[in-house]
Amino acid sequence: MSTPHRPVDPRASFPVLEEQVLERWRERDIFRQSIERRRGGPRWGFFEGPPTANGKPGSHHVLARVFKDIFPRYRTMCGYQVDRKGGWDCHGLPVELAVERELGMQQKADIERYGIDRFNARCREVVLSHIDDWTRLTERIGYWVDTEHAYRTLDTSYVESVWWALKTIFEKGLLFERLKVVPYCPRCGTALSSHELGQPGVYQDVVDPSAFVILPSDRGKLVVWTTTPWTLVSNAAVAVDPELPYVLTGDGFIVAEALAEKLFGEGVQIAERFPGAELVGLAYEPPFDFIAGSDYGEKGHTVLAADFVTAEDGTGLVHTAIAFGEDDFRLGEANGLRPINPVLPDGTYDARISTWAGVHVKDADQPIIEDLRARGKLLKAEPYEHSYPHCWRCNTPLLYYAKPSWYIATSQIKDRLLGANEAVGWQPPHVKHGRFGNWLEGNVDWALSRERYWGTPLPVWRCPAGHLHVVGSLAELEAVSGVALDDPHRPFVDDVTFECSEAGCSEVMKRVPDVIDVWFDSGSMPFASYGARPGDAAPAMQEANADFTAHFPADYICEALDQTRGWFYSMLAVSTLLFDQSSYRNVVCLGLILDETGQKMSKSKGNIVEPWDVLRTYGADAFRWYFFTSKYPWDGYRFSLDSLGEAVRQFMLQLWNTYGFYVLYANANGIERGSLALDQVELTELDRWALSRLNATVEVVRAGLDAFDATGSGRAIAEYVDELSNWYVRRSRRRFWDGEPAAMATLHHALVTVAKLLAPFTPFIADEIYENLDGTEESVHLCDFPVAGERDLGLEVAMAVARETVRLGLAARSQAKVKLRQPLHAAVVVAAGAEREAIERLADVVRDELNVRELRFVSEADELGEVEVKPNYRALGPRFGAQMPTVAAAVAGLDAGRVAAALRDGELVRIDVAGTEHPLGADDLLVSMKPLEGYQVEREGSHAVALELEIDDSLRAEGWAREIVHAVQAARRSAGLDISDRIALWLDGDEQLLAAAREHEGYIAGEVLAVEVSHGPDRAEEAGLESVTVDGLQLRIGVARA
RNA sequence: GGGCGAUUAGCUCAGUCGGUUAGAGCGCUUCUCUGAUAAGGAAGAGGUCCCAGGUUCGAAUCCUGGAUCGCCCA
Repeated sequence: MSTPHRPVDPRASFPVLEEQVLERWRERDIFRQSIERRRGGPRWGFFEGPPTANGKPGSHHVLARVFKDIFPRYRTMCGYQVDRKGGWDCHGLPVELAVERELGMQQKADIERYGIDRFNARCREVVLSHIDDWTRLTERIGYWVDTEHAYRTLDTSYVESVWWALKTIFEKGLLFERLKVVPYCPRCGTALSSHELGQPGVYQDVVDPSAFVILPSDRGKLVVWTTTPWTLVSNAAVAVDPELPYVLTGDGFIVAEALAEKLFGEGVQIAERFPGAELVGLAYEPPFDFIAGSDYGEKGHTVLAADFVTAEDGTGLVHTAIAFGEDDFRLGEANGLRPINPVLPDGTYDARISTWAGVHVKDADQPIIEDLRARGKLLKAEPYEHSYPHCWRCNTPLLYYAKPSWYIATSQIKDRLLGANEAVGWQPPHVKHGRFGNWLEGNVDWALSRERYWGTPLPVWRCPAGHLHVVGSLAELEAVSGVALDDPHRPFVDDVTFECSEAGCSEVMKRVPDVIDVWFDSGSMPFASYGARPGDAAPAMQEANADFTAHFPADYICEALDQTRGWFYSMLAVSTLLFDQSSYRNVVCLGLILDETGQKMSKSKGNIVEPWDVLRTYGADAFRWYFFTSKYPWDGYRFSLDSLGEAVRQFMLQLWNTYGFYVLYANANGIERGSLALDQVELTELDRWALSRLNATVEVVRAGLDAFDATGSGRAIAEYVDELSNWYVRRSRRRFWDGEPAAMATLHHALVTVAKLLAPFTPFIADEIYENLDGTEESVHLCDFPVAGERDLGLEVAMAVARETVRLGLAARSQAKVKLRQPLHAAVVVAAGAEREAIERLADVVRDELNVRELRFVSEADELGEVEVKPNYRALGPRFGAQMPTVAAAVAGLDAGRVAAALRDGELVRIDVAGTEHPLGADDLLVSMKPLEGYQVEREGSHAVALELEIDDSLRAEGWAREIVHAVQAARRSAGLDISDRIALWLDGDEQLLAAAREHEGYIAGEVLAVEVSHGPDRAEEAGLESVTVDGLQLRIGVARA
């Protein structure tokens, strides 16, 4: 392909450009092609964690989506087939809550009155409407994922796969029903999920009556403390910490030792002291006798050992009511105590609590306290302020309350979960055995069921005799019931009943009305996204099952850190339950996005950064680049539009200008796309350096992306672009003016390679650059990822030394206040051995940069000034240990000049430490230098550059000539001339300046493209006129297009 | 209350195996360079490396305790 390059607008708008690139991708169908091209290559798997399509996407979603994008793009360019199926999480409470609000519903019963069918239809509508927003954003940020064939958790095939999974788990004996303590709203008649507890305003600081209750026993009077006196009527046991010391007071009370003084005052008498273990098994007299101890079980109304007891507040003895607390319930379970719940669903006591039957439990707190006081069972009662949850709908205080719930016995496969996790690579690594590993260690059974409407229905049917039938597909349901359903959701599925098939039972089986936890939905995506039911050999299932097999497990998933207990867990758990392995091999955890002051972004604070604002202002590449390179993503971000602008200025504009520079001179010199080949030009040292550094960059970028480190890779690219722009191009300008092939070919190759390296990071600008510079493929995203070529390490090191020399030289100039345009005779460089060779090799570059005629070398710093000698702690520390201070003192006492000379000659220096002589070699001492009079010296460590500051007439004239060139260039620019316009130049003014101009006329004319130079007052009126001062001397300049 | 992470210049962040003078970018001041640049270069100002102990010849770095912030859980 051989066509001119499109001119590059240095002020191009990236957002506008990106829209054009997007259009090109659409026209050429690049995303699909990028995958098709790699068909047959090794697979590299990615699973999309489905976002909840509830509400519009925010900046944190952009973060997750660009990280989901970058590694699949990279792997694709490396030759892998990376299928990327999008997905949407459609079910769940957040959707229901939004619809409830929209419809103005006050309580759960309103939904049933409204009709579950209409309610669920509305939920479906709401979810589907948000998916459009998500799809638009997904495309705009350049996240390549197949949204056309995206899976949706509400689809029938998806639900059926989930049913298959539950049936399989049931058949393994791991699905069961039991009581669970849940926060329950007695007014709404429903349990609340943890999500509902997270709603704003749920936790409120309230004052409740707390009671210290006396429970007599053979050992003494146990004192228990509770903040929920209404639960005392169903006291079943008392919990103690067996390790904790307890005391029996002189008055016969038993409490934790640590709390005795707080409860009874400083003068309390201690009669006996013993560990909690001695109390375990002790029977006591319960506060009320509505329910007999034996009703709870053998250990009813006895003291039990527990791990949740503390001596922080209360008494160290904890009142336990099995049905009314999570800890209580677990303790009861461990000790074989039955949860007896004397509270009706409406929040009142049942007939068993004869005294208060029909009274709402919260209204019973005070009467119960009074009753205890009257019977002498109350030590004291006092108000207690604490944070307590309330129903988000009706503001009723919630009760913790045992209700039947369906579980998956994940605790039985805990070891398998831990084993599966061992095989997973975590980024950042500490999550694996930290947050996630600890969470697995403490695994409890998965509470699966929800008493809700918009979700995957629990496929469990039960007959009055308690027989169960778990249905694994709609076909199976039809087979047993004769009912063919299209939509597996409630309420349709609720109406399906069938006869129990259990031998001797012919009762009617009805569905358990619950739906399931949405996390089980999304955790099932590895197979459900294809509608697969692995192991189901039905011919209709073959394709879906093959799809599943081909894509399982994923090599990579990525979500925010809050998914450790969410999707990361449900993916691991579902997959381990069904297939005994993790469904992902690598996972990247992203941190949170905070605003610029470090506050969490929230709508109520108004500190949200809207993704579309960012995209309109800076574009998607800038957004992506910021996320990839500003920080390691798991540390979280302090995000603002300003911080993003910095990323644009620093990196993207620099790249864009370098690219624009190339195109400018390629076009000016008639160099067309595809006409340059590196192997047909004669490369200079600088060219070979640029290419070697490029190869080094390719190595770093590949290694980083292989290890899921986008940050290090991106920063390496930025560093290279900076070197390319601020060193390679700057040093090579003249070669570009002439369109020198080697320079053009080198920069071309470097830019095209950078475009390929950048393709996964900033896919838009990368494609734009590639398209205009090369365009062999229809898009950079169809190219192979660069492979590192050979490096010239010697040259890379040499250049680093040369650049350091230049840096020191420029600093010396700046210190001496000698302008760079003023040439100097010589720079004296301190360097020896390899360093000196390196600088000599690149002497032209150094001379030119420092504007000196000559480069001289001295091999040791002492030739330029006094030296200092310091101990090298790194070498001497291990050798001398505690004697180091003495060593340092001995070194300080040495004659630095002689030491330097001796070391240079390879001799050893001897020091005396505590009467023993020790030889020190060159590695043991650091020789540095002090500045010398007469030269302007800049030094750093053993390295130094000195400038000869004397300026003679010849140097001065040359300096003036350069000043004149500078002034003429400014005049050209202000006259609006094009960089390639030839001019007629006219000069007048101070005779000394004119003399210098005449002396260097050839140089000046060449630099400013003058075809004609004249002096004197003749042509004053015809040209663009400028008047300037050079070294206090007057000069007038006229330029005109020749 | 428990677990995990963070804390370095005004701001955003680096800081390798513990090595004695802790860096960069942005912003500020001064100078400079410019035939691509909104860029680049030089100098200057700017630090209780969160605090306190400990280990060590030597600690931003390792250990312990604490503070603050964030996340997750209870």
